[in-house]
Amino acid sequence: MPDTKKPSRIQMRNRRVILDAALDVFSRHGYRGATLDQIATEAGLSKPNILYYFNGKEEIHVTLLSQLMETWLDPLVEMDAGGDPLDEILAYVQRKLDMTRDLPRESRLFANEILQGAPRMGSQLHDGLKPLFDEKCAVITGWVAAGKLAPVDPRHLLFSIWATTQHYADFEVQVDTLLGGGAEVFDGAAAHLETLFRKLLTP
Amino acid sequence: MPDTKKPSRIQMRNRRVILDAALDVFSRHGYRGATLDQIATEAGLSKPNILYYFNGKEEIHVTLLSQLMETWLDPLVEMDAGGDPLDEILAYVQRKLDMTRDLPRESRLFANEILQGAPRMGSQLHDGLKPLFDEKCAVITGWVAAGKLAPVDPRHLLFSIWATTQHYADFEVQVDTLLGGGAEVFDGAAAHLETLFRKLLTP
DNA sequence: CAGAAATTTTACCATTTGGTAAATCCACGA
DNA sequence: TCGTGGATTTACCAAATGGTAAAATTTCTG
Repeated sequence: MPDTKKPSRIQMRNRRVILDAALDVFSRHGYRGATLDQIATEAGLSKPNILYYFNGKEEIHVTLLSQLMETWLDPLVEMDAGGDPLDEILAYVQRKLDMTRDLPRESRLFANEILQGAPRMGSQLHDGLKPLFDEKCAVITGWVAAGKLAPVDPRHLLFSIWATTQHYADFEVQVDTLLGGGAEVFDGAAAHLETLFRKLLTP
Repeated sequence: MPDTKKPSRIQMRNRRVILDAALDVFSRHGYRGATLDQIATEAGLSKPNILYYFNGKEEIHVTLLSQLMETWLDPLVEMDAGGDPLDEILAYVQRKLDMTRDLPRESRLFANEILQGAPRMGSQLHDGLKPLFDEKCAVITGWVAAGKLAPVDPRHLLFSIWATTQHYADFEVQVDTLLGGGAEVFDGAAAHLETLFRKLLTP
């Protein structure tokens, strides 16, 4: 097990290479649809070599999901209870949309895992996401109570924000088929979502 | 091949049983994650028996996707260019949400397929969905031009409707974890989405 | 009921896949 | 430069999986 002490330079590099390849493969094919051979090929390493760095397919997947969780929650963590309510939420929508554009593989990895019932992630949802979710819901409820936002169910509001932003990564193929592809998709999406949530929340 | 002439009663029954079991398994585990043995067990038949009714795993999957396409487009087809714009769109949102509640397996089957890049569905997106999408976008554009709706990009509007409604099936595990489960989820969702899109679209 | 046709089971098979053991290679500090 | 521990490859394996052939059984029809 190379992870008992401090990792060498070569270990750092190969672990990163493997995780990057695995992210590609897992996000495209889901956990069971991904194979170690695919990951190995994409990483430019042999399969046994990969198993020298990770104890098995599942450990690679779990490692990716753990790392993802931090990145994923970050934009919501940054939502500041002391800021201007409408600005804070609209900025959050933009951060989330930026993440969808810049990290579509991560979005699809997450979507895949949730779709299959979160078999390797249930605890992280409960222990990592739920407390943050409850905290931010309370913040939004406070904003509504103070008359700074139009009345809204904060839980369904957050669901709507997640759904509308992640849609552009998770359903990318459909979006591209219907719009004809192109990078300007996200400009249109940004404008649309800003309007959508501004109109909903303006008191 | 039992599908050359008119199917017998026993064929009708078994094909239905198999497709129902396959929908369960494919929607939970994705195409590659599903196994014929699982489908066979769930259907109460033997694996070779299943292959007597379908020529292979892929044929079962494709059959499900084809059947799904009709069901899936139906709510949008019903949107009437001659009706009241706001009513028509809000009614469409409700129909879509009802479908998400009543057919969550179908929603997840579709999501799985799109997530993986629609490898067995690309043509149906292009030939089935796109024409309808373009047609309804034109209708909405007409409504906006006539001043019946607030200015909106019809394409992103439809994306938002799809994303927010299907979210409750595709991310069911997450929604249940965060809300504590319960059937009243959809009541809250219905109220929230009605408000969301009403505020967006009211001129 | 007899025989044909449809249906189901039994017994397989080839390939893929996650994983392992052991031999080999290689970088690097003494 | 030489030896040692980390890194990599080669050669496997057992289980799972999609699929098939053919025998056995059930169902339908005259």
